[in-house]
Amino acid sequence: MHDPELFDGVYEAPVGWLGIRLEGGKLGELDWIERPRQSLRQRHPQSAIRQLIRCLDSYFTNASFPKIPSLVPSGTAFQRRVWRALLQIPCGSVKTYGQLAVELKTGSRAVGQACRLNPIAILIPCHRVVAAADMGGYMGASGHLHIKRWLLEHEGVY
DNA sequence: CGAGCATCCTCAG
DNA sequence: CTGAGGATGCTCG
Repeated sequence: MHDPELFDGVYEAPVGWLGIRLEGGKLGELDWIERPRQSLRQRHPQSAIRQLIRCLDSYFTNASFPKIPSLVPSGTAFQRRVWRALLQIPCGSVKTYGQLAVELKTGSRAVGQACRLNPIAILIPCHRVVAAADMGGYMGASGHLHIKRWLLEHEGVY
């Protein structure tokens, strides 16, 4: 986990807290963090943060996004290709690492690696990628799988 | 190069 | 059913 002081905001979700980091007025990072170390509400949050909060509110109540805010392009060309494919997975459905590997003409472990490096949780729905036999991993190994399970159940998978 | 990964498949027991 | 082991593509040092 990164230095919490660098977050521009914190969002309280039903399953945990999301650290928000902006870059140049756009969303650069959205990561699960252990606990909030800043006030959840800022006096005059930037418009990017307000838009993001609306978006997350909608997701956690309706399980749907109104629209995805603009993101800062980061990662290698390959990683962006994987992340772009993740954005195509509709709410409520999942794909396996292997399926994506075939579509992108690469290997399943490479897909998993790109998922692990996803800088923007929820909005780039890496939680909709599961393994062929089980649910796969989340945030590194398997310590935070309850979050992935919660998100998938919230979206009606299973 | 070589090692490390959020995998997958096959093949023994 | 379970576990071991090889194949696999990408990234970082």
